[in-house]
Amino acid sequence: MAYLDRQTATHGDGLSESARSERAWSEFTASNRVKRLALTEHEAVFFEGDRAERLFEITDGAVMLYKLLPDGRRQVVEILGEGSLFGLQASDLYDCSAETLTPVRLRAIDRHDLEAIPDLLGHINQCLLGQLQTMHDHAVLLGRKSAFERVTSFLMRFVPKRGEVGCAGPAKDGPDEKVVVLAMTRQEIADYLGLTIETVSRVFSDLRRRGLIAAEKHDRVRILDICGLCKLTGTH
Amino acid sequence: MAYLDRQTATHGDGLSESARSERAWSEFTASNRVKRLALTEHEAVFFEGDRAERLFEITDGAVMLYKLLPDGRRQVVEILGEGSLFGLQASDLYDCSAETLTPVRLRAIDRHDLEAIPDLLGHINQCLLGQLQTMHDHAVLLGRKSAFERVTSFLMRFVPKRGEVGCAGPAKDGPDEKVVVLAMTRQEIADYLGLTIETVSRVFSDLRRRGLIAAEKHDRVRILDICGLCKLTGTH
DNA sequence: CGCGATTTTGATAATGTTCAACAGTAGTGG
DNA sequence: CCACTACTGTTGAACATTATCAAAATCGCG
Repeated sequence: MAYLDRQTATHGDGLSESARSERAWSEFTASNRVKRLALTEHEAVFFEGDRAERLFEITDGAVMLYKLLPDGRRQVVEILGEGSLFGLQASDLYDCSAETLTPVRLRAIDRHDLEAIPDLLGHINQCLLGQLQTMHDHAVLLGRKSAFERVTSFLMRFVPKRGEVGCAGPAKDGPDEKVVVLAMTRQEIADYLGLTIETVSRVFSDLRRRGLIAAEKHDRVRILDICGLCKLTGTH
Repeated sequence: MAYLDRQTATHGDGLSESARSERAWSEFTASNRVKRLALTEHEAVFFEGDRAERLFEITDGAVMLYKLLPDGRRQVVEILGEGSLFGLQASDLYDCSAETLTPVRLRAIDRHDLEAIPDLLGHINQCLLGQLQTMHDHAVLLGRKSAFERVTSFLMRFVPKRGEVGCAGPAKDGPDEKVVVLAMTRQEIADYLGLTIETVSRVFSDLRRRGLIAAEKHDRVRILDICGLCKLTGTH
């Protein structure tokens, strides 16, 4: 199952993105200009400022992109799951660093080889549009949402088909639950949400006290009332 | 002169973007499937949720994209200048609203006509990459910067060639000045920076007291010490 | 000049941060 | 298996920054 169901589900126009991607990459894979690599969790893929010679597609797992300020403040700018592209730049240097969150399998391709395969362009476009739209939502979160809304919005990311435009609501029968694997430390979550670890921790505790979530492990949460959580995101 | 020099200057790989754009649009313009429109300031181009049937390129002027939360909170997610594209969506609805900041000239094209002109794809890609990179920087601003850093970063956006990687520094002779036209109300600036109008106003006043800027008009500022301002952005 | 709108300034309140202590968890080695 | 350690996460109290509310000042314009 994809790390971020929502992320990969957003773009859709008839043909599924993964199918489009496969078709686009196929001739490439054959030409063995595509390198495959496997990384464990919390491994760096590249650093901000490195020469951007390759771009990557996530075959499996999750990757975060982050930027650092000179005094050490960090902002995680994107969290990417299966099917997402990263490392493609407008300039010739990476504008942010990339690090795995989980064990990850990647396909890498030299940026110069890109021009040879115009087929990929459409797929890349679709990917970038999805990422841009996600960034818009994230800007709203960072610029206008409270700590509570940020954390609950973050949790709702992991619940596919809920909190979207035409949300079906909870199933009539049975509880409105889901177990969610965050695969991120408190520090990473805080840096993604523009908060401190303490604030993130406090919100989690509060949600637990209110009976909206239950802790399975530190990075594993059981959401007990998806609808209730959704109402706290500020989006609805 | 472009509204946002920085914005349009970022992407560059040999051929200038405006030249690439011209070439890409040329056959299109001829086919008169391109509609041109001119708008005055503070006119809506489209609203979030409208069917995304057309995309736009800014020939001249500036446009902002924003999103609203149901309780009325607003986040301006992008500010776009000459040469920028907007209105292209992954899904079939606009994910945010678009409004002009200045008088604007646009080229509009039906999204279905896009597929007919693969030439445009490369240009669109380059545009999207630039926008995504700008969003990364903006996420850092929203997630990790203080009110002071946000406002000073905002002002530095309008000073081309300064505050970049290889900043030349001030010219040896003469003052390190520049008059900047914001073309935005305090409310718009606040909504872009994730602050309130009062906080924005206070920071401006403080910068004035410190002798870093001088007010020409409300939306017109003379930066008196570009280097000094740059040091307050948190980026350097 | 005078009206309405925007901006600025001031006082107070709220939210989130910081700093510090404590608790839980996993990993290591006797 | 348990004690020890290091790390991550939690909780509390004081503090800082920014928001909120209210009022005054300024600007644009007829």
